Amino acid sequence: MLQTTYIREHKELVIERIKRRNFNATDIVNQILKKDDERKATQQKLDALSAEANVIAKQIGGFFKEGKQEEANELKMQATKLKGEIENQKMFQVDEKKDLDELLYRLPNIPNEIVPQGNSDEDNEVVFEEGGVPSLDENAIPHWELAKKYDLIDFELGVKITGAGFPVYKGKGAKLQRALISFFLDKAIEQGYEEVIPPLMVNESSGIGTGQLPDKEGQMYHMQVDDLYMIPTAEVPITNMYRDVILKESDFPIKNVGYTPCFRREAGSYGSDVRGLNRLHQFDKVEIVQIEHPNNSYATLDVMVEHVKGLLKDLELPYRLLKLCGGDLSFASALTYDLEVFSAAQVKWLEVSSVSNFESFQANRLKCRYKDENGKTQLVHTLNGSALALPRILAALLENNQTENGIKIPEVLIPYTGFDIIN
RNA sequence: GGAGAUGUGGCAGAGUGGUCGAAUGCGGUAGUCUUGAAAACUAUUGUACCGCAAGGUACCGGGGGUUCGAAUCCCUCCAUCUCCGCCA
Repeated sequence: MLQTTYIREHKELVIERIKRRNFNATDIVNQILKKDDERKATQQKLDALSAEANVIAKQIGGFFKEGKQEEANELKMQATKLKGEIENQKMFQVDEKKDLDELLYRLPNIPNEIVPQGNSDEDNEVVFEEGGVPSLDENAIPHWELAKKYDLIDFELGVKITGAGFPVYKGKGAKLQRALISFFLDKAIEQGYEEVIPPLMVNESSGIGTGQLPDKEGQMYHMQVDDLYMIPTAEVPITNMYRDVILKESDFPIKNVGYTPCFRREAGSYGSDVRGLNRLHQFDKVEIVQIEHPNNSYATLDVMVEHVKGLLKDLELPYRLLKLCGGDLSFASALTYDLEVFSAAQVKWLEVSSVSNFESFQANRLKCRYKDENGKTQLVHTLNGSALALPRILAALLENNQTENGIKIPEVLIPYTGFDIIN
């Protein structure tokens, strides 16, 4: 969420910039400022009353020591009266804080100045494209058929065990999956990321910390008995490692990489988008996360994008890089680049990575700060990106590399798979 | 799952109803001294909110309660440790 003081000081900019999301923030911003004024007034009243009560309480203590019962009792009556008022103000304060938070939760992040105006994914800007689109022969088939043909993934078996969207990877399919995970992790570690294996379930505070709660509750699997949520992405547990932490400037940059399965309910998804590996309830992903000094976060974003580009190049997949327009930008992001690979048999681009700078939007909720050179605490910038999401990579690999003799494994993966063809 | 113990500032560790945001030690920072360093000495050293400021308010695992007043008493949740049980 945005900081109230920032909104107050840059009201027009906030409203103007958020318009790029096709979101009119005028109302919310005004309500926020009004509610914050109320909150401040209450705070002042409460502080004054508390100060008074503290003085009286001390006086009573003094009187008791001196044995002046009567004076003490008289003051006690005053104090009791004050106490009532304090309770009232406290209740106001709690309500106002809650109202204010609810308003702040509804206000999306301010897009970076280079984010283009736009309504949907059709308005995203292609900034880079590499690798020729392969032309497959007319017998080429989509990955869900390839998976069946070579017995790599069993979707029906997953349905039996759990339900739709929980595939079973088998044999060379499983090995290939594991090879990709190891390859992605190794490449990130080469770049100085520290590997972590985080919990796959998180508590409510973590969900709030990275912004999945309270809004996107319906997208996560919720274990009600223990009040825990299955992670929709490793971003949640990894970023929350830095919740309520005050860093030193010398700690920057913090770089973590983690492989985890991800669990998403995907309520409301339908149609051909969900076919095969295109959209799953459980899928594997290697995630990179960086905590940066605000001055460096955009340079770091570029480095992260380059890292992901490198992975796709290594895998010899045709890809393109998109700068998301305001309408397609996620709620918490200030700037997001998507990477898509071309799936030759489906003849469409598949999103395989999303790399974002959240600036201080997440940090504000997380309370992740650092001490600047003046010893003042400031919010950090958080960034993350998929490097990479497995299923669609697998889909593209299977489809693009199919030949009469089988599916060719890219050079870089052979040391990990131990085979160079699936047939 | 059962029984018991514990939870205080970066760390260690006092504090069992009032003058405690909290002794003391270590650590950190700045300075004095020194050719330099160490030692010693001096000062400083949590977070958030309100306020132009002076200053005020809140926070002693989380939440709630008792009281004029809570780190201290009560309830509850969480975590850690010890013992027992179960178990990959």
